[in-house]
Amino acid sequence: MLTPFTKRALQVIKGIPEGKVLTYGGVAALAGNPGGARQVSRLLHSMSEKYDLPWHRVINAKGKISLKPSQGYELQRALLESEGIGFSKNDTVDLSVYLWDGVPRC
DNA sequence: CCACTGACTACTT
DNA sequence: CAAGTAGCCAGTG
Repeated sequence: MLTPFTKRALQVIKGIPEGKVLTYGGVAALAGNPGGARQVSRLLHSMSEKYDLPWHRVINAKGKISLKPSQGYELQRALLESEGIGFSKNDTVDLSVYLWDGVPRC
């Protein structure tokens, strides 16, 4: 049985629109557990396929991909770019532009 | 149930 | 700015 936090985190991640990204802490906070950023990483790592999560839309607080090359880094970056998300020359995503507030307009 | 692990974050040096 | 340390919580065995 998963905790309420986990289930909510799944919904949050699945609710991220294309062209937007969220940080681990952001997902955790929206799930009602600020500080549970690490759990989010576990969710993506262990349950992304089972729960059909857009794991590539979740990055670290610095707007960078936490994965290392040959670990999925290139894949995630390619997926993000295909959704219209641009990377800075530092290989970082512009969070001030692409960070999703978790508040769908309307 | 206990211990280990982890795609993190923030603070400190 | 880079590296190290501590705090954080939950899934898996």
